[in-house]
Amino acid sequence: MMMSEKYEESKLYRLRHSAAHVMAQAVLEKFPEGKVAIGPPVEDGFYYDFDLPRPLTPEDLEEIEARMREIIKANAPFTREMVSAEQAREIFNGQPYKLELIDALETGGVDEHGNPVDEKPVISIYKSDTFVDLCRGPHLESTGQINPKAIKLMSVAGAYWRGDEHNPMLQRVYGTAWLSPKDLKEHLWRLEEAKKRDHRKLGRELDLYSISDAVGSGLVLWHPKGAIIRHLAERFWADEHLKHGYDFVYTPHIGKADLWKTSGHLDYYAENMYAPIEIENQQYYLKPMNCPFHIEIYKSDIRSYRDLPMRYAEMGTVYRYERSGVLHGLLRVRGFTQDDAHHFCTEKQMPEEIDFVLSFSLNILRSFGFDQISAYLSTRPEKAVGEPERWQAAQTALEASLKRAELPYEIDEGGGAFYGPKIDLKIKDALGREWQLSTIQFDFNNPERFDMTYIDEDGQAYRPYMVHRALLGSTERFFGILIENYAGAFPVWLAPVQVAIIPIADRHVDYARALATELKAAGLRVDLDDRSDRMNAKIRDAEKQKVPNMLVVGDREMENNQVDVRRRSGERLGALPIAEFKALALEDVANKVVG
RNA sequence: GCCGAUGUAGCUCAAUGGUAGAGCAAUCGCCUUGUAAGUGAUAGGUUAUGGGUUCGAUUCCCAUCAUCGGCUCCA
Repeated sequence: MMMSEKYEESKLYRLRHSAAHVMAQAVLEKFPEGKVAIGPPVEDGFYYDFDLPRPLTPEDLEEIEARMREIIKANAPFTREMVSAEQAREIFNGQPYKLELIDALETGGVDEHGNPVDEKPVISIYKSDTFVDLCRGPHLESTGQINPKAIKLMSVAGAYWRGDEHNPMLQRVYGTAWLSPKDLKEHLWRLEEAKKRDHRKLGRELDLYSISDAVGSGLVLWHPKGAIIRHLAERFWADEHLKHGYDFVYTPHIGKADLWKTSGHLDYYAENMYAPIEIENQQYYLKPMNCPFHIEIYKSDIRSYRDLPMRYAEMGTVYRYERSGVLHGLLRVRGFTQDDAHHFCTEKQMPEEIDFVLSFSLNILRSFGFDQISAYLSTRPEKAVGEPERWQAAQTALEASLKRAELPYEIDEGGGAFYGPKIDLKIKDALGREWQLSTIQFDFNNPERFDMTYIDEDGQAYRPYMVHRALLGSTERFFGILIENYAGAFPVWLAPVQVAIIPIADRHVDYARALATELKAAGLRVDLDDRSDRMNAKIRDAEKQKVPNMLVVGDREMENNQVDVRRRSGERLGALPIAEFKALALEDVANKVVG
């Protein structure tokens, strides 16, 4: 559906906007005393917010959807009218949310959705059938242009008026709308597919991890099969870091209140931190970030320009208080391990250091099978610490690296943190969904706060540049994304079980056992299914567990010292000598083959 | 945290104001099998937790906890 045309100018956008109006009419007919708020198109559909006397039920949605089809059938034209603020107030008398929007429109500076705009907008209304809405448009010519078989109401959820949690909670009805029934069907199929890949479902089915009530919300228990994947990923991660000039450090999980005072966390981040632990009249906090510890290591000695650049890396486990409603499987948790690193360098080294860290990041991401990578460059916000020249130098270096890496990127003007500009890397998964993984951030704040220095050639102390980066983000979140991307069918190098050996009858078990020993000795992770079940059942189980290779062994294989290879794709490689299969499997592992 | 929904066996789900049932999984047999489910039996539950209404609650009500869909938040 993605075309060069801007979404806001597309027919699909107008269609969805119009569908939102049709829905609002249907809802108001059912609840004449209901208040309407706003109803824009969104990705994949539209929504409309209402203030209604009672919560909507799924049955209500069906009824509303049926009524929408009737309104569409009536083929009422959409007509636009310009009105004065006074006229608008009269029309929307009794609709407090609309009146609030009219006031805002009159004052100028925001559009009908409350978003800031430059020019003072004119006030327009759209009418269709019995429904009138304060609306900038555009819309279709008439309701009949909506295909009644290409719309569907999806869900109802709470949403704050104008997105502010201090405002009343409204009921938001989500719908999806498409140009054709086929498009709708495809969209619903994608939703189904996403459901099948949900890491929470697969996490249970493949026995990868769990989250136990007894332990606590947002605290992940890694089961053996999840843990081996994490271990392999971390081992690869560690090897690459050692090869590329990183030093490993290990730091504790708690630190004294003064440390967090110095770093500024207690002033700016306290609401995300766990409550302090008091011991011997000292308060200690669980760490929400690793930086202060790495900085203390830096400061444990006088640093010379000859020592720089320094790269401290750590799989650092941090704890952050997340509000209960935002937790989500592995993707949003309260305790997680960051693949963290801090670079310290001189001004001169800085551009090269950025170049290095970006290309290093890309290599790591690609090794995990993520080839579609794009970037966001976030620049200096209004309120910021650090000298403007440093900001400029850092931004220039970041952008130059992006260009050299030939990465598609967008600039988020003013989107940087107050302490420094950054690059965020996003990957696209197998379903085309985007996930932000890596972040490379300058920090002009902590070097000041901790008074970090290095001695340069001239014998003077200078402030080092500090770059904070995480490539995978957090192991928990990254794991969740990996699960969804591969739908649980991990590349062979990461698969918890790489080979399932399936003897056909009990008399083949000894042969199978010897085979297992041989393959394990070669470094493969092997599971021997010696249950007295039928071969078909064993294959089914191995398939469901997404084991990449299944080796069926019976009389024929025993006779010839062979294995009959079946891939989880269903592909049959037929009977191969053991050595040949072994070489094949090891090659797949070494090449990090996906499939 | 807020709005709404949900919470029954390891998993997926039934059922009822009179103390719960299936399929899969598990366990024990029988079968000895050629590329996605052979077959029989057994065991498994303080119906999330705590209160309340009732002669009686798993069912109705309240609170708490957790999960799900959103909102807000996500250095």
